[in-house]
Order: sequence, then structure tokens, then C-alpha cells
Amino acid sequence: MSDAALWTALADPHRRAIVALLLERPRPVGEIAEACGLSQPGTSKHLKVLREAGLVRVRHDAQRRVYALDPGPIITLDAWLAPYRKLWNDSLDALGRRLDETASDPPDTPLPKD
Amino acid sequence: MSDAALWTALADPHRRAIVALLLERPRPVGEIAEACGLSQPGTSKHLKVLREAGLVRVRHDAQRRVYALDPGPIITLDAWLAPYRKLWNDSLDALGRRLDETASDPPDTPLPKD
DNA sequence: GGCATGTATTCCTTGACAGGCATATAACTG
DNA sequence: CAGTTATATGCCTGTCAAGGAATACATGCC
Repeated sequence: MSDAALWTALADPHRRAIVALLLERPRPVGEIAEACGLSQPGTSKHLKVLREAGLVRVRHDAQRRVYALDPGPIITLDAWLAPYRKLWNDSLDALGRRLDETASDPPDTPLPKD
Repeated sequence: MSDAALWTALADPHRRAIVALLLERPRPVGEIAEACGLSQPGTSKHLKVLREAGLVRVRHDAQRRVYALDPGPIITLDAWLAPYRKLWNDSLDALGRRLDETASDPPDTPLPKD
């Protein structure tokens, strides 16, 4: 349920952009709208979806509504991801754990296919 | 390939169910269809989306197509999530971190039991 | 009170899927 | 070869969500 709402909320690129914006700092609606190139009503609608998914929360500041990230759902996503993280750890092992970061001196590189 | 395809693919609950199934072990289409209560054509279409998002890969076994998870996109998701993970770590700190766990990732902290 | 600012909500239209069905393709069996 | 199993694809339809425009709501200021 809330899990589904979370995925649905993050499925939209504009909403991911909003979330990324709010990662830097809380912002009022107008600022988000301009930064994302969205209309004000459109921004409000996206924010509503994010709010109902629990991803953001609002602080009333006079007429302004300042939105900020709520870290809660991030934990949910992280938990969902955990089993798969284990998967790619195994996978790295199986391939010789020589991905494109930090590794630079394997004696012989067996050239994984594809 | 795109980030968007990945999120779109995971936005569907049936596809998340398929991914969860494939986490246990690779499976042929028919088995996935039955396990998820989906029709065979529907399952094939979902698998196509997952394939194009890079989340699964196919192994041809006679007439069977055995699908397996591809760990690549998981890394992408994990990278996307990383900044937010930092956010909720900060959040826990701010609260006095007397919650459950705030494990960072030294060489051996393999996610106790999720 | 009236007006300006900032945000939310409603209505409408359009486009993107998901699901069901029939059918096409591929590979094994005899 | 024909028949059978396993999967993919094409078409159709209903549903749902995103975007735009106009408007309602809320708050501060004079």
C-alpha cells in the first residue's frame, strides 16, 4: 500500500527532481516550480503525491508552504534494496570483483563476456 | 538504459513481484506466470519491460526462457539512494540516534538481518 | 474591509500503460 | 513431416495519471 505509493511517487521524473531539490534544502512551492520548470499547480499536485507517499512534509510559513524531505520512506526503500545489494555483492565476487571503481591492478583480467 | 526506464519498470507491483521471485532463483516464464497469478502473455510483456530496463537477463534453455536478475541496475538504485541515506543518518543523529541501528559501512557490516 | 501574494483544487483533455485474447514464432518429439 | 510445448507479439479496450487553464482558498499588508 504505502509501499506502492512510494514507488508510484518516485516513478515520475519530475517528482524525482523535486526530491533531489529538497535534498539540498527545504524550499517553498514557487521555488520548486521554477527550478523544475513546472507550473505552480502542477508542482502542487506533484507535492501532494509526494506528501501522500510520506516522502515530504510541509511547514506553514505565512502564505508559504515550505516543503522538506522526510527520511522515513528512504528507510523503506533501503530495506527493499537490501536483499538485492547482497545479490550484487555475490555477483562482484563471481566476476572477480573488478568493477570500474577502485580496482586497478589485477594480474590477469579474464575479460567477462558482455 | 535510462534511469527513467528503471524506475518505470519497478513502478509496477507485478514487476516488483517478479523481481522478488527472481531474487530467490532464476525461473522460466511459466513458473513466474503461475507464481504471480499472471497470464503468460502478460508475464512476457512484464519481462520485456524488465529486460529493457536491464533488470533481468534471459538464458535460452531449449524452448524455455529462464530469466534471472541482473545486478547492474541495483547498483544504479543504490547510488541514487546514497545521498538520502546520508540524510536519514543525519536525521537519526539529530534525534539523538537512540533508534535501532545507524551502521555505516566499514569492511564488514553486511546488513545483519534486514 | 479590499488587495496582493502564495498555494491548493477542480475540470478537462490527452497519452501511456496493463490486461485479455488471438496468433505468431521457436524448439523439442515422434 | 505433423504435433506439442514454451514463449513472444499484435490488437483492442478500459483505466489512470500528467499537464494546462481557470478558480478557490489562505494569509499578510494597506
